[in-house]
Amino acid sequence: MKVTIKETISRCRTAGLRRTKALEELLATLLESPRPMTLSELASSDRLTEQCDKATVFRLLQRLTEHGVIRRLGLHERAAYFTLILPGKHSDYLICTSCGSIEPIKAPCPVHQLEDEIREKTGYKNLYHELEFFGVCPQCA
Amino acid sequence: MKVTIKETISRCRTAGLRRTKALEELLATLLESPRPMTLSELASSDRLTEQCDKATVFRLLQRLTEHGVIRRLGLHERAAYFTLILPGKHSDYLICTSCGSIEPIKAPCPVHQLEDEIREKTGYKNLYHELEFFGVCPQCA
DNA sequence: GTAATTGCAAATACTTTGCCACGTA
DNA sequence: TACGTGGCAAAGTATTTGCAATTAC
Repeated sequence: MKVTIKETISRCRTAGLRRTKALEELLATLLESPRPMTLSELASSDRLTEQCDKATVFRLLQRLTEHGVIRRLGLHERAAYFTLILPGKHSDYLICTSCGSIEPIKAPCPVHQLEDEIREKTGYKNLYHELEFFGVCPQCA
Repeated sequence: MKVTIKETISRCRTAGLRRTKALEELLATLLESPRPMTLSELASSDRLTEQCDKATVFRLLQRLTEHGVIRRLGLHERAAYFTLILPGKHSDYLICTSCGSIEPIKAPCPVHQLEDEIREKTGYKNLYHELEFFGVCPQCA
């Protein structure tokens, strides 16, 4: 069953957000998108470009993220991280969304098999993955 | 067995890079770091802050990434992505590092069990994960 | 009516580039 | 010597905030 705009808006209302045109169009855009979108993409999308300012989209995204309606992928500390590639070694990370601490995960990575399948099925070259777990660490909680 | 600075430098030499003080200090810093570091962290780290300019660190990171000595995590298109959280649905992504295309992966996510283990063992709250596969898509290759 | 939301403009933050000097091979 | 590399300064791109005006409830 497909998630409707109506349902999604009502989740927002429950969270205490006001029902504005900008909110509706933003949610509709994200619902229709098969993939995650950036702030810029959203702000310049058909539905939103005429509708509202980029700052508004930014603040909406911010609020929706806080209320757990949407999720921000990839960049959590606004800067890219670099790590040495150690031959034969691979690390996944556990990151605290509150204090920003990052620690490598010791457990064996469960993704390699899927990675092999993807390599075969899609024909992508130089395939690798990133796996990050996010949550609030005991100190912050 | 621990990876040494010597080995790492020699990987760089093989890749055609020159052995400079800045390169050595950058590699040493990354080798000593238990976790990935940002450009700013690196540029202002003990070993590098006196050693060289931020632009130099940037260009070193760029070269090392091109030559496969280090990897850039998280932000690949320099902007954060947003996606709706659909209850009961979770998606992992396959991203082309060349053209930037993003597509959801249909296969079942192999990470949930590990996620449960981490939740129990570490006591992190609101745990979730992001899994992304990066590679060069057939069109770009 | 009141507090949340918005637009516009300006401020930050982080990244990236130009240009010339310098150092490694 | 030649070309990769470095420093400094400036430009580029994305995010974030201040404040007054507006709008949902």
